Amino acid sequence: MLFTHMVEPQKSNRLNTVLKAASDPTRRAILTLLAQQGPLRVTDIARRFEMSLNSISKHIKVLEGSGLVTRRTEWREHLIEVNMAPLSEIDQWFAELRSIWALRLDALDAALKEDHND
Amino acid sequence: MLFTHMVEPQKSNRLNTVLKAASDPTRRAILTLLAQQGPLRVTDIARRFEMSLNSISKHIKVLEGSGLVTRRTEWREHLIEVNMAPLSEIDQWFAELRSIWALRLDALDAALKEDHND
DNA sequence: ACATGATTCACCCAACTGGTTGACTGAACT
DNA sequence: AGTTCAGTCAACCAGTTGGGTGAATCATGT
Repeated sequence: MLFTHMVEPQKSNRLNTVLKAASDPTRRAILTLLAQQGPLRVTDIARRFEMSLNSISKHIKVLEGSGLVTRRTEWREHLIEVNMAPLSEIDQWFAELRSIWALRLDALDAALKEDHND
Repeated sequence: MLFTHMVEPQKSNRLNTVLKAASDPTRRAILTLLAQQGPLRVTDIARRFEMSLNSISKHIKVLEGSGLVTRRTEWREHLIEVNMAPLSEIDQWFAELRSIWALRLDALDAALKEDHND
């Protein structure tokens, strides 16, 4: 059986965007900053980095696309807030992978015991 | 204070490589396959995908570089095995981020209560 | 009306990625 | 000696990514 397209596409896509978003150090730093400072404006975030405002704006859009961050536009200021929920999607995938792995080991163990009993 | 280069570089690099490695669907599928089937040869892995052996070989090298997979070269066959350990690095980062977030909320809560008591 | 401030949009560019093919190495079986 | 099998290396291509600049938008304050 081929492995490509074996997972439910929408779930896999969400995993993809979240992991991709999280796999950039600048974006992780933004998340940390937001976690400890609470909602911030784009400009305030950009000030913390030695990088152009525009680049930060782009990074924020990526984070927003992954759901790791939400935007509350109040008048002309965009308040950016961290959102931990999507992380659990990754947690879940890890758990799944680990359980698959553990299951195989259990089966192996059982087979060995069976063998020994013969 | 600027946020760039605020984290210990080697730890951040490991996080980077692990997250990057995990953020490709083909590579995640390889990990799942290995978790449920146990150690496999490169060719056996490649057979499961509609993709060239070379591409799979490259993906495996990326996974190997992140530590998510180890290689045991027996005679001319390379046995590839999944290794869950690096995942905990990501777990750890999640936990850290969540606790930073929770801490801020607690502080906020305390401040509100203090305010109320005045 | 006009300037200012906060953000995004539209490009541009260099670097990286994911995939391909073809040539290569090294061991094993005729 | 020649062939086959397992796998990597090297070069290449198209698409994406991370960064930058300058103009555009849009609401407020003067």
